[in-house]
Amino acid sequence: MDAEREDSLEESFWNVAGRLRRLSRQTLAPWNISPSHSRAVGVLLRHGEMRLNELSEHLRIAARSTTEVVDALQEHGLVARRPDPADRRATLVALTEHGRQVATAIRTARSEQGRQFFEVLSAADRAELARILQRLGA
Amino acid sequence: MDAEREDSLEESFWNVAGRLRRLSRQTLAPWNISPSHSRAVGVLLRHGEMRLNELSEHLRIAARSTTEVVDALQEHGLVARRPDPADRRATLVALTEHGRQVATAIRTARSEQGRQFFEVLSAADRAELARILQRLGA
DNA sequence: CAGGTATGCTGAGGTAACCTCATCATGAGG
DNA sequence: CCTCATGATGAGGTTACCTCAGCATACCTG
Repeated sequence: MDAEREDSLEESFWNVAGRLRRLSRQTLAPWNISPSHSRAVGVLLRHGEMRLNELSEHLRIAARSTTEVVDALQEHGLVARRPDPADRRATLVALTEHGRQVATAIRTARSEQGRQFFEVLSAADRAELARILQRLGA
Repeated sequence: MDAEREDSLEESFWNVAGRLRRLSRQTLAPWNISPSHSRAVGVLLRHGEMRLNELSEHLRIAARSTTEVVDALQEHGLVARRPDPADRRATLVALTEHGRQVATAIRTARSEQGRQFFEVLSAADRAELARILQRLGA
């Protein structure tokens, strides 16, 4: 029932990652959207309309997989495709008005969720953690 | 091509998690074993023979899924099943001799990999990180 | 000790989130 | 033009999970 004893840094890290992942799942529940779809709308909210290709790079997934993600989001009315006027091979994706609202709400909820999760730390510890993670993420 | 700009703690955290995950994949490559299978042999190395049931709890997955993991490990000759003498419904799983060797080698490699990953930090920062992660993992 | 309930495993079948490879249209350079 | 590169997608596969049913065995209770 309980988790493994964690001793190494890496194990502690994955332990925290698991807690954070479960929390995120709960946060997303009200919108009935999967983590991977939420990542996609997040990118579109941040960067605006872009080619599928470009979206793949932001999400670090294969172009073919991006097609599927966009298909699903389109079915849910969150995004719309249109041909790229500058290149007739390419397709642009953008959030619909509904998609923009959902994406904004999710961003707010997730940011609040993150705030709460890290609230058990002192401000100093949060700063330390941010600094250390920056270093490890390079 | 590059990742998203990370600003919040949570985003930095996932960024590091991604790097660590990619590194782990490389570390496991020589044994041609999947992450989930490696977790299972890790548990068996640590705790020894146990019921499938118990293994499920350690891995935090459904019992049915454990059956599949054990099937695969058995096909690869890494584990063996035997009936539980104390309960004829239950089945015990244990590492084979080969499995024990592989599990040990993997543990060593992963520990070395973790050491290298966190080596960019000073000893003091590693201690800080360990302390903070403990706190977040509670 | 019969009768019902709980437990341990597994068959059947499903899902999410990825992947590669092949194909087709279009674009760009020599 | 002709070749090669690029953008999207169809077809089909993989990993790592899941639930639900069913069967055998164990345990409890009257």
